[in-house]
Amino acid sequence: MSGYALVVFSKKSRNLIIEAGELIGWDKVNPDILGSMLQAVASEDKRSHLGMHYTSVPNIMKVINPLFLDDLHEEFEKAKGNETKLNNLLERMRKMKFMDPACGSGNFLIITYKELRRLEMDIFEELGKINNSTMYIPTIDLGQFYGIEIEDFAVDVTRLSLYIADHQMNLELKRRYGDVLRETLPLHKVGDIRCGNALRLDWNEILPHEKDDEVYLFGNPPYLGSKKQTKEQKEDLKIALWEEARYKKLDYISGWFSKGMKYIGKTMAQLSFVTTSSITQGEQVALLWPKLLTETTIEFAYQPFRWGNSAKNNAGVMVEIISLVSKNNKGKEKIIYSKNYSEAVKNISPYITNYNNSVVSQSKNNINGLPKMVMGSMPRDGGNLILTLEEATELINSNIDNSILRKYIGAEEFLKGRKRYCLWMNERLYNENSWNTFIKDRVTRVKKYREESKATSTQNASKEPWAFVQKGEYVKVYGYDFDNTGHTIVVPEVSSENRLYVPMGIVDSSAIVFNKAMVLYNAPIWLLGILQSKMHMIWLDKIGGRLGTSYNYSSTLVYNTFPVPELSTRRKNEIEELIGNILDIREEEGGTLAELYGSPLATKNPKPMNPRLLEAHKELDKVVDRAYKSTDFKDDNERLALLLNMYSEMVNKKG
DNA sequence: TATCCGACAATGT
DNA sequence: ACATTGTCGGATA
Repeated sequence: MSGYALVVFSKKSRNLIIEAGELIGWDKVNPDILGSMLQAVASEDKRSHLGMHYTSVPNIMKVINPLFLDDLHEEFEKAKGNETKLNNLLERMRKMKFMDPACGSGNFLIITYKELRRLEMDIFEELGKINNSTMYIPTIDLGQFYGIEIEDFAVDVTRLSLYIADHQMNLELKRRYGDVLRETLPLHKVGDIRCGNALRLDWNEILPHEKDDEVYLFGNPPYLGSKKQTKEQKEDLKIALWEEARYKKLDYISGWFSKGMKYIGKTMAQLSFVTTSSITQGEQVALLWPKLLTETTIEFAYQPFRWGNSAKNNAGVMVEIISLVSKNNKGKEKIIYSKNYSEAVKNISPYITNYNNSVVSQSKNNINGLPKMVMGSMPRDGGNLILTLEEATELINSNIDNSILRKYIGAEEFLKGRKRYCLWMNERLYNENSWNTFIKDRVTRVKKYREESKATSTQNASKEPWAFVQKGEYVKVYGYDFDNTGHTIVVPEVSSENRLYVPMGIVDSSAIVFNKAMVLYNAPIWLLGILQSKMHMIWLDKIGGRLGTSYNYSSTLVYNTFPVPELSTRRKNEIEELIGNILDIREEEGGTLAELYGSPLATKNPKPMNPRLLEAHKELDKVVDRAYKSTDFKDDNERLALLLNMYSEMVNKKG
């Protein structure tokens, strides 16, 4: 078949494919493996700026099973023994169309094609039982399969892989029926596999469809965080999204969801994409979903799981699967899938939970008027203002002004007891201490580092290399003089989701908390009690952003939006006493916070939380719960529902 | 001036 | 090999 088929391909792919085909034997060529192999060649070529990520067959099945395959199999089961129904099913399958608008080397299309051909064979087998014939009329055709792909090489691979899949299925047909033969040659026409930028092409032009056509879009479009996109990619998003969209904040894949939404419109078409989980977490939720959900609704979703395929270096990302249908297509139940179970629900929220479509937007100020929470101070120093314990000890022995040497607290220092120090100086303090060659050398290096930075704000800060770029609120509150009379409430920004409570606490005011933790300077202690409560943990869990699976605490999204009821002085005192008790127990029991809180929710190696500490937390939870509701909560869902209600009431009140 | 985020990235078992 | 878990500073508003 090679000489005939390969005319349509570029010389490079042709050679590769002939080589592979001859080597393995054409009838044994597995398009999945071939595709993955060719992709590897493509990425080594560095032709792809986004990298290509081959989707594993189990993950493809997670997308296409609930999208259409389960339904077809169900209809087949019902049609067994009934010739008319079986023929109707074939008729339905003949009309279905599929498009992968980021098809890569075509894995989704190939798997779909093969699954449909197998079902087709099953149907003919059933028909044979009824009318005793071995008649075979081809139903599924390559012309039903469409794709868009930016790499010309991958487009070739897709087309070729579809031919190979066709050939394979023809052989399988022959094995099953013997005397029935479907010829691979002459080659059947494949649907439009278009080489181009999916975010700028008109999908309707590639695969036009009528309102009632059964059309499915699927695939694994590229993900790229807003800060990693090129100018051109941002322009792609601007075009693919809608007019008022905050496109500079959204992940690259949001463009596919937007184009998908527009394509679906009020038609029967349905889409299902594998996506980075970040579009359903944190700040992106309120920017993307209210718009998407004006036209469409989430039909089913697969909760976040770790990306994986057979490739050597797996992408480090959490993905989920989201399916959209037109809002007009009501009636069917929605299903949330996860690794171990599936749940039928009335609605799937933009956070991929069983809830309504309300979203929480970032807020600059706290909606309850609570004290301002800010990010810690950011050095942007290339590590040069930061000192290890050894370096700090050496410096202390060298007669410098010890007030410029501060404890340096981030999440790891706070949670795991890592010990680091930093130089905390203004111009005067630097001049007084620059006789010390160590200090002078470090500051010189900071200057160099900042001058070489890409970011203009960092470059500007090279004029003051002795200080952090962002000193934050700390300088406003404490200045540069050593002072440990105040207290700082510390909330680690990134921390494990496997703990029952994110450990938060207090450090004295001489310590510099850096930008891996959020801080409240000199805030009342009862506020720490509120933040440590189960109520707040649930808010963080559902509303906050994530780094992978871990929590990513943010002030604008989690703290400023957290609804807190009116608290009586008596209640505040009670909370203050209970959080004080927790702080005491931490001290008495000893060990780091990571050790004390363990990781009871980890799947593989769970470690228990200190039982005494757990008891104390439960006592605090009870009292905080009571401030929200006079009777016990049934479960966490009830807690969340109450919080979201309070949130929307507060937002409405403020207009 | 003040972040949220990362087809992550380093560490642990 | 795979599970756990949080640095660092850019790009944006």
